Amino acid sequence: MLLMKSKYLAADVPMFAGLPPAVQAFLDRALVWRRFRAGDEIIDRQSETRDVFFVAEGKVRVVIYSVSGREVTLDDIGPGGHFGELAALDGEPRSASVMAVEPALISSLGDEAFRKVATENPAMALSVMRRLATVVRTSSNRILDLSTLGANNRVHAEVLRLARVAVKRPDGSAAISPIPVHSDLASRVSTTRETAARVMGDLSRQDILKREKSALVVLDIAKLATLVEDVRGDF
Amino acid sequence: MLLMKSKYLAADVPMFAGLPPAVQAFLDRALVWRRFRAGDEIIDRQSETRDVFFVAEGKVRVVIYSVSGREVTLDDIGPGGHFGELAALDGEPRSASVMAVEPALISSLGDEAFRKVATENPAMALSVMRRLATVVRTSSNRILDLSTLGANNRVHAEVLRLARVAVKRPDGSAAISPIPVHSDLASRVSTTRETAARVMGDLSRQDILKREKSALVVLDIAKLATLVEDVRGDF
DNA sequence: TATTCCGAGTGATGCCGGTCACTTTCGGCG
DNA sequence: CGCCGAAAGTGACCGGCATCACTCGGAATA
Repeated sequence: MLLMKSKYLAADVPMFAGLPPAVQAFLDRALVWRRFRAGDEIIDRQSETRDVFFVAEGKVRVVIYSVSGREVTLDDIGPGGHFGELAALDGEPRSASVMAVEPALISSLGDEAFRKVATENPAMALSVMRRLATVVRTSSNRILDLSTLGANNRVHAEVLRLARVAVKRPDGSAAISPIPVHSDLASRVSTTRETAARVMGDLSRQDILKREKSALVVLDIAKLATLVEDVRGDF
Repeated sequence: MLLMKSKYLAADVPMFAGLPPAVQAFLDRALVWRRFRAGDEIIDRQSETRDVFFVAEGKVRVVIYSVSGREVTLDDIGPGGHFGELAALDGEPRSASVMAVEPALISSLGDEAFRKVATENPAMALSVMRRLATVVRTSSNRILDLSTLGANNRVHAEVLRLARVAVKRPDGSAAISPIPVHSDLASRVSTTRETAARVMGDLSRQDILKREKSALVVLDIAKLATLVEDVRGDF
């Protein structure tokens, strides 16, 4: 949570990297850098702030809580990503809360400065739009999953997603590391910890999955894929 | 489906209205105007087109189909709205299908032209971003609903949403017109026609709702709101 | 006016998965 | 090395709601 001005610069933020020097200089004056510890809250839902945040190091999580206590994870954002644009763009209250899940170094920018920079620099405008576009795509897919898949198939789908981006081993299996905590998994596909655990157990018993010391190994990605596609059906 | 060039101009599209004359002239050359009949498909999911569409008249519906036959409605777009930006921005395939639900007059723009206009004109950039921002907000809310509410509460929530934008009558009730078809309602909140019908029946029996000749009248908006909030709990 | 369709309304059935309530395992840490 | 809290694993229960299978009304069409 300590301030460390003028140690980090706008050029360190990927999204700003290609901007004209004059704009970067402007940003260097406007950006505020902060460190957060794991667990710290960065944005509180319903708060009236409008700043935009850029993740330089670490990882943050976007969540919505329902008062019934349920926690719905919307997204995880790592280095190079940004969040908080919605409120800055439309002036509405925050739509979700954001917390650091790892120690994080983050810079923030006031909404006016953000709108100015984002609309007056074509390259920047395009990356903001692209980012929003992928968020929309992700959300639509999730809505589709929630609408058409049962809870355990959603867990299948999520493990499959993790496997696809994980490091592949020579034998074709994928090592997911660190091992995702069941309750996080559950929150990401809107089900319960128990259901996630049961599904993972089933997958082990079918030799699709193996839990190792510090990695979750998907032994048979193809078979896992069929489990999902048999129900989803399409494409 | 008839072409009628040079009858409609860029200035007729709200999003282009404030642009410099030179840009509008450019757009007048680039825009292609078309009419669609109700039921016509405008974008097919998975197709490789990248154009952006602007609705001048009529209404279109954004849907995703699962091969199990289930139809998930993502959004309805009316005059002044646009769609198809995702593919134009990120070059990925279409994420959803779009069809006209009313006879519609629509102009389309190639992806390159769109990116050029949208990034080089600050006002345009801002409205594209704003539009994307509201789509993200809507999607997040829907994910939250799907994750925390039961099927009948989702129907309650949807009727409430409709009531809030409907014309209010002197006695405080809201007249929703035209009467939404149950299966459309169901598709918008990801449930079945039968469930929607049962919930609507219950609401009538509780005197919260009344079906008139050509409007659905919500007699007690407050009571309906409590039905939703009792479960959603929050704020 | 008879015919056809599409939307609405409803009962019966079955099962998925959320909830509760434990036990077991694991990874630090004093 | 044993303690403790967090995560994982599992069984039992049962309620919500999707599914199936009809009937009914009303509006358009022949």
